[in-house]
Amino acid sequence: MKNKEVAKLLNNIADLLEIKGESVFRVGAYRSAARHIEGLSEDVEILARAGGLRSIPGVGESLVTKISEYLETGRSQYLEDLKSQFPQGLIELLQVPGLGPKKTKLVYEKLGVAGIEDLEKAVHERKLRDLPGMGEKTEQKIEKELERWRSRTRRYLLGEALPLAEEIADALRSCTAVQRVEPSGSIRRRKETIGDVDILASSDHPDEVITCFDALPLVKEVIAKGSTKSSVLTQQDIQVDLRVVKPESFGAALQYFTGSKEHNVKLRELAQKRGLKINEYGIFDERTGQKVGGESEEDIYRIVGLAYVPPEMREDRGEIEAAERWAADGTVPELVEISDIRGDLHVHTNWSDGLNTLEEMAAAAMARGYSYVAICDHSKSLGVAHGLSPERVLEQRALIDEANKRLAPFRIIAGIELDIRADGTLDYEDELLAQFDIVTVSIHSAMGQPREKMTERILSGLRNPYVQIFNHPTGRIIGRREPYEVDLEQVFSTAAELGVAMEINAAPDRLDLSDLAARRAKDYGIHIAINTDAHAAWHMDFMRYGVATARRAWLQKSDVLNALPVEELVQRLSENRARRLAVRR
DNA sequence: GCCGTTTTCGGCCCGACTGTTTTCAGTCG
Repeated sequence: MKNKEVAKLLNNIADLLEIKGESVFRVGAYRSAARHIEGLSEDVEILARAGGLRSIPGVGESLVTKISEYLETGRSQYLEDLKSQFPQGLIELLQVPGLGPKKTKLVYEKLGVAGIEDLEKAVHERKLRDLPGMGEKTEQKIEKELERWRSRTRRYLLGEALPLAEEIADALRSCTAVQRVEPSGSIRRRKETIGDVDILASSDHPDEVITCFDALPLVKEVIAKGSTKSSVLTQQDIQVDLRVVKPESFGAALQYFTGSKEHNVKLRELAQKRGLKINEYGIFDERTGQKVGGESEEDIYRIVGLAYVPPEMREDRGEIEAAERWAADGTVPELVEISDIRGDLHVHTNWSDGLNTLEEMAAAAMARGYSYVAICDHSKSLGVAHGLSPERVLEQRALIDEANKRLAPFRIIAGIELDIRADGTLDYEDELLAQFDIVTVSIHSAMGQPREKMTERILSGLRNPYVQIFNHPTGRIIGRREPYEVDLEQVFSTAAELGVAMEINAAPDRLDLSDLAARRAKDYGIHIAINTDAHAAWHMDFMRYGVATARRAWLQKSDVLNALPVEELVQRLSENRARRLAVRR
């Protein structure tokens, strides 16, 4: 899958064209195509072979040629030519806040600044302030940004940023001038990583809200403040932006500040076609200039003629077009919600590398309103995690049976997280696997295998008739470990055929499958299990991040395996097993 | 560079803020 690579190619071209001073629309065309290709659920290479590049929105004749050239030869003459005109470091300079294409070009041409280090030197020597259009303030701002740029390369996990945003929102609600507060931006869309935290508030006295915000104990430093907005750094150096609007504009502002930018652009274009104008203050009739809505977010979508689009879908991945159809035929799909989840199908206990006992994990599941939990400890080959020998796992099984007698109607499902070994064989014999209510499989070793070997390894694991769920299918750890090389399309198509479910692992640093991959899995008709992989009771709270990812993948309740009531779940699992065993005989 | 129930040419989302200017360009979200 070279989608990311192609997107990067186009973005690189866009960066250089920008510095070159090309039309913003031409630059925008490259970026728009890049975004669409990155968001594509199918493989761009396969699409290219089928002659279907033209069908990608934003890709016209010229880009088809450039993309095809890149896919065939691994390079682009056009990009090479551009690169030869400018030093590589200029692209890096664009990343510094406050430095756009124009200023980057300026410092390059006037001062020979060709990268971050040159820029630091020029700032240090106070050379920037004498350039046309720049001054002392600009130089100081860049100096400060450079310092921050050095330390701030990482994005934060949703699992870190969302609790922080909620804490701040709660704190602001106790400020008397505040009417409403909502986290907005990418947090509200539940993106897997977050650059900075955006909070929206409504009030008739914005200045009081700003004062209240700047005085919060978790604020370390106020970076910028105006009459309706303020940016601060928290003690952990996360940037938080607060924006305060009038109550009558709250809905429009919430829509606007939730984004994504691409979603909003598309929404506004559509509005414009219908004689309407949307901004953060409301929605207006373009002819009369009269405001026709804006107090609630629902207003905006309804007046433009769309069904309401949940924040998690707002990524310009076809949701606007879909919302148009939904509004027309009244069939708005309801995305899965946390309240739909009936149990967690992947948790650990202290029998392997978990912290809590079996009973404690069951109690934690009950406390969350679940009617079942599947205990899936590690199998024997995962030595580092005290993987269970066949004898021990049978011992645990007996204990589970006993506990179930006491806990009914709550149900502990006896499961296992079984390693698919490097050669594609499974860690237990079939006779043992037959003892489990649910068998889930994972890759925990030899993650560097080449793509074909890894794919074949996974497929052979999935083909075992006892296997029901494939855990964290790509093995990524956000920010730390890339997904292993695997042909997901083949995995999905085999899984669909066999009736094996895929996991969305809800651990905030995994979220694996990702939103895009899960949406692709749904296209194949695959069931998704949203599991926390809890190694401690409190980890079961990660479920919300898994559900968020599922919603970003457009999943509905009916797509989610653990939204089933316990009887239906157990029946489905045993029917699937029986069917597959029958085929094998 | 893309795109089209107003267009195959002439558009392309919208507003705020900052710093530099003296009416605006650049940047950002």
